[in-house]
Amino acid sequence: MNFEEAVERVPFFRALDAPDRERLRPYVELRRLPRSGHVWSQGDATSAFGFVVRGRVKLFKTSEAGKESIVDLCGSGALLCASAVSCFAPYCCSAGAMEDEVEVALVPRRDLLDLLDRSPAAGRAFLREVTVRGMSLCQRVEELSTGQVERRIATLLLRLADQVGIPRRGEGTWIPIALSRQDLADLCGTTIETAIRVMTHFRREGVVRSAARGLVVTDRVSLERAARGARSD
Amino acid sequence: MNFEEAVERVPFFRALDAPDRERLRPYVELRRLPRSGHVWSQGDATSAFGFVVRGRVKLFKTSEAGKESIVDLCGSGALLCASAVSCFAPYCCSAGAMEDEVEVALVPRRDLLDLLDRSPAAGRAFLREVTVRGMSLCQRVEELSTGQVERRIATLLLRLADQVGIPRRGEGTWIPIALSRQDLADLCGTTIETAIRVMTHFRREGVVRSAARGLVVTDRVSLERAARGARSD
DNA sequence: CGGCTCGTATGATCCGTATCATGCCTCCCC
DNA sequence: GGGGAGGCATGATACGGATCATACGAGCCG
Repeated sequence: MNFEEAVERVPFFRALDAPDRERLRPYVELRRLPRSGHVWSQGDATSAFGFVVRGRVKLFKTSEAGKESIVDLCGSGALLCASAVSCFAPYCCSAGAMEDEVEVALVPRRDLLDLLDRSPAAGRAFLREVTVRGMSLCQRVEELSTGQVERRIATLLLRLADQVGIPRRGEGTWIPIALSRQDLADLCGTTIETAIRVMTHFRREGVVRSAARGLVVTDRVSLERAARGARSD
Repeated sequence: MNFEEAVERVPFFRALDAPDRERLRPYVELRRLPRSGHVWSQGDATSAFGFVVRGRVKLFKTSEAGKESIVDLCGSGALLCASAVSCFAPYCCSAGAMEDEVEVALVPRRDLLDLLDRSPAAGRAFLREVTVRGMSLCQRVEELSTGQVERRIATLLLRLADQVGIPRRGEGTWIPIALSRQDLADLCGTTIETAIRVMTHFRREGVVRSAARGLVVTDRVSLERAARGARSD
């Protein structure tokens, strides 16, 4: 993976004009991570903005008791938790690779902020990335507020299907994210056992199916019903 | 309330240099709201950025079933839910006044974005506002993920005490936000009855006390214990 | 004034889910 | 090959919290 490929995959880089891009190039560090490798950890001092170039990264917080809460999932092109970097605050959450072959691009804070000062186009593009993240978080807050675990998981799966789902001829929508039951639990604020039970239930009802590198939503209507909180039987 | 007073109270306006401020002035609309008046509602088309000038505003989402989830609370100076405005998307949540005498400043999207294009200083200041909001949401996601209601409420009260608390000679920290039990429930993803029971419990233990326009945290140590999930007896 | 609404409060009951325990499978490595 | 780690699965049990019902005080208004 080189800088040119990163530009193709990261909307913010693409939005820069050629001179800006060339000015930024020498400062961009591309880093490859193994599964569950950390881009950074909660509490680290911030020094660089991160963009996902390839693969999927989870942003998560770990409580004192060791419980992990996944704040959000970031796919290729996404800006990672820029808030803390912009504010010169320590990282408010950890960022970890959810699969092998993950690559991220790191841009030192100073160099990126300088660019934003010089280029209004870059400013617009960056603002766009930050605010997309903001809307996503707003959504997450609501998802987590709605009572029942089954509803929360159904809502989550629907959102993922809409955001990153890939239609599969005749059998539904493939969510190409390798989510373990533990990940689902951490995303929905529940325990692994409950997440397993809900997924087992969904599987038996023919609503979702495990697949290589992810899940397939096979019965979207039932999933929507579950997300509204209706009994499925 | 006039534009000068708004400048004093809104950090973003303060961060502008005099010429920028004067250019913006004709476009800023100041609006006064009664208690539970809406700045805008979820789903409305976005046209303006909003800043809280005085009082407190809640950002909330309402589900189809009518359940309200409070996404965040915004005090004076705060930028309201700019993500949707920046993205030209409909408002992702409603914004409503939590008390009487609330005032907000509205700046049409076009005029503010033009300013950001022209002025790097304005860009930096705006980015700061947006990202502060982002960190707050990140925090909220974690708060909502941690099991027990008592913990969630304790964590919330601690955060509010830290963010907006005012020390009171010898009797603790005053949180000057008129939070009804229903608000607490909506903030923590629970029901009003449970919120009442938890608050009753805290009151009996001498941990918090209702006060005029808000709450007083009288035993911070116990509250911290509850936030860690420890039994209080 | 009586009637209304709204916020707070409390009890009874039932269901959902956390918790603990156990088992199976696959993959990996000594 | 045996042993260990990690992911998935399922059962039993106890408890937290949702739900429904009721009540009381304060403020408002025709």
